[in-house]
Amino acid sequence: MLKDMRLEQLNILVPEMKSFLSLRYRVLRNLYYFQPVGRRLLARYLSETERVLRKELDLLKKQGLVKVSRGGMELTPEGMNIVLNMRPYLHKLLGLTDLEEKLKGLLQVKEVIVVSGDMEVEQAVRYEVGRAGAQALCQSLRDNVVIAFSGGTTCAAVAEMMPFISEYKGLKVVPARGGLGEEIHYQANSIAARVAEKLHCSYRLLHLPDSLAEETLQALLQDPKIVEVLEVINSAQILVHGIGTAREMALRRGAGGEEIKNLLEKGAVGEIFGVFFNCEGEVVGQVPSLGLYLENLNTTLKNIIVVAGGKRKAEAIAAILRNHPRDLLVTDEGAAREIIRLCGGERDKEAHSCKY
Amino acid sequence: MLKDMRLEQLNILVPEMKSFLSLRYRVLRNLYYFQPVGRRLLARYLSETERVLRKELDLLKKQGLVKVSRGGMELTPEGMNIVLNMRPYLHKLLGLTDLEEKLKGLLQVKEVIVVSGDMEVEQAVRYEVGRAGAQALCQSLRDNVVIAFSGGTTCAAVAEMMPFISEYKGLKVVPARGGLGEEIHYQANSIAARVAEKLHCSYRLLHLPDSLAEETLQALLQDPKIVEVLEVINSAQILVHGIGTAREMALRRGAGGEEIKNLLEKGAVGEIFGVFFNCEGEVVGQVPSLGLYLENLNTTLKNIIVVAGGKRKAEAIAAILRNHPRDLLVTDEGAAREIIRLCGGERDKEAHSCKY
DNA sequence: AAAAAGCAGGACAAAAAAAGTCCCGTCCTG
DNA sequence: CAGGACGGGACTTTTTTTGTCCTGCTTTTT
Repeated sequence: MLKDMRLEQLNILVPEMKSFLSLRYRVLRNLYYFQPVGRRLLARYLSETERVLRKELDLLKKQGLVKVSRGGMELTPEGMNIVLNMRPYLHKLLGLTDLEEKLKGLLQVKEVIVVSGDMEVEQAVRYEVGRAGAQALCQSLRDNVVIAFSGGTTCAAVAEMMPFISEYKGLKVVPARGGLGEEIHYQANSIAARVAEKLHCSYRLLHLPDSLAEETLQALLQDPKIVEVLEVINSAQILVHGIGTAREMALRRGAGGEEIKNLLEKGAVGEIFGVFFNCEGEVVGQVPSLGLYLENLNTTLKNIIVVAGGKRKAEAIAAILRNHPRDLLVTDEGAAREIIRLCGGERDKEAHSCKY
Repeated sequence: MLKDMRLEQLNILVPEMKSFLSLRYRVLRNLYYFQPVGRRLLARYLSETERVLRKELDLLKKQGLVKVSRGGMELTPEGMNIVLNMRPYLHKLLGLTDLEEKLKGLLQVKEVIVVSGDMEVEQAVRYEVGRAGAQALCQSLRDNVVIAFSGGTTCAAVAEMMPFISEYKGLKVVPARGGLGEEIHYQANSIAARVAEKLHCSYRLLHLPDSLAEETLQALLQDPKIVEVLEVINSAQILVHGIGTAREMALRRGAGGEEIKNLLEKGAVGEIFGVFFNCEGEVVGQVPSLGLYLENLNTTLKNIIVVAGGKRKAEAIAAILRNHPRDLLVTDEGAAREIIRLCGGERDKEAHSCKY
């Protein structure tokens, strides 16, 4: 409490510190994920120009946090130490804790975790969101739990950042929905398999053709194997899902031009595993598929974790989470600030001008 | 401990913070002492150019710490709050605690307090040293204690910053030495009187002519009144004294050109109440006067507080305190860094380039 | 073994920020 | 009512930052 006041005073007296700090931490963070790496490539990762990055790197080298090696630049042990230990400190210093509180007030979520940066600007942020999501997931694991995963790059990041664990018995991982025409690596099936690998547990997959007509669907429901998998899916107690913007998802999931238009005209802004919502949180469309029943989100599921970030997704996140209760939202600063701007109406005076 | 590490990491990651922070705090601090005051005058107090000060003031205004009023600029309540509450925080942040530890190792002092800034550059620093000294003095007060004060601007600052107290009984304040030819306001006699006023206690003064021949001295020692005062002085348990550079003191105390040369040839670098020391801490000269016997510094005196600052005094402080034990040294950053540079031999890599 | 790609760091002009300097109209004080 | 100190505007000069391209080196790929 007292410490917070001091940090706040520091922020008042040296307001430029936030930009410096977040830029430099971003550099270190990217170095952490991609080392060894060169200046140019790093600049791309960070969406910064080569020159400003160079200045920062010179300073970080001078401070002994970064060293050059054959393949490019790397963190020194001190640099590594800072990346790993400073996170919670930055969290308060950059005002992320405040953002979390505001989001809790605006959305129907019990807990919120905001990661600094914007995954649209900086890839590493997706990893950080994934890391935070993975950590949260680990904490809610118990014996004999069924975990459902949706698809998407952010969920894939969660899977990737999961540690290897063999602490629990009887875990089972399943995809939340069948094939939805995404790239193989980001499909719910692949992700479920990857998570199961990390948890050393079993998994069930739901292999469906990409686009399903209504009649095919009915036919598939006759298949006892599929029905069995569906039963497992719908007995899940934990669900981890991402959120997509209606436009991008409709495109990616191969809906024809006509269909997209239709969806958007109905006011679709957000999507989760093939179901489209308008800004009131009402279902306005659905990709024909099989998997989790929406009703179960409020009944059998005990723990729903949402992972989604990036400024562009703010509207979608807000639309869905304002109307549908969730247990945890893991997002990034870009999305968080935009959500607050959209919902709050109150302008975010504190938003610092730097590019996260 | 953990918090310190975080601060250190912050310092590593944003090294320019120190300059920003100390400059801005200096501005606020001067505003605190001199408000309401204009930009030009303030620039003089801070030894900064008008333009840089203006930039800082604009920022501080934007941050709501400073407001303009008829007579110039003033602190807002928030600004006041920061000046008063941030001191201990800055202390760690600017590395003053480290300086204190180093000085303890280099000098024969039990405790050291280093105030940020340099009193040669910024007058307010003298007040801050005075404030710290006054606070320390207050803490060592007990009933029936005799306090001896030397002269000098810094001791005067201690007197000025003393709070009004009537908590103790039987206090008595005396000058450490008789008139040594300083300006009235900074004479030991005036200071003693002022302190007594603050402590609501009695005082005894030692009014002597400015320059004394040896024979006059002997004559004065026959005067029972003077002898009585001397006895009180030499029963003091607490002594607060400043330190002067040999050159300046010799000049100020009206020693003739020849005499000065003589003193300096003997290697005199420092002075305390009329006694000159070389860099080994040996007495090499003395202005004829009456007052505290040097031997008492090690016997009857329980608590000797030294207040002195400014880069130029570093040599004098080091010369005396390396060889004569003291209980507390209150100094400023300018002197502290210079002392470490002089004594340590090890270069002070950490010294930031800003003008304190 | 040759070629391609990625690397750090040098160089330099353009742009932006900071700093130095002078000025003006105003408000208070003596 | 005159003088001085006030904040703030304006302008030039200086310094710093930024964008961009190049060079020679090392590593990886072919």
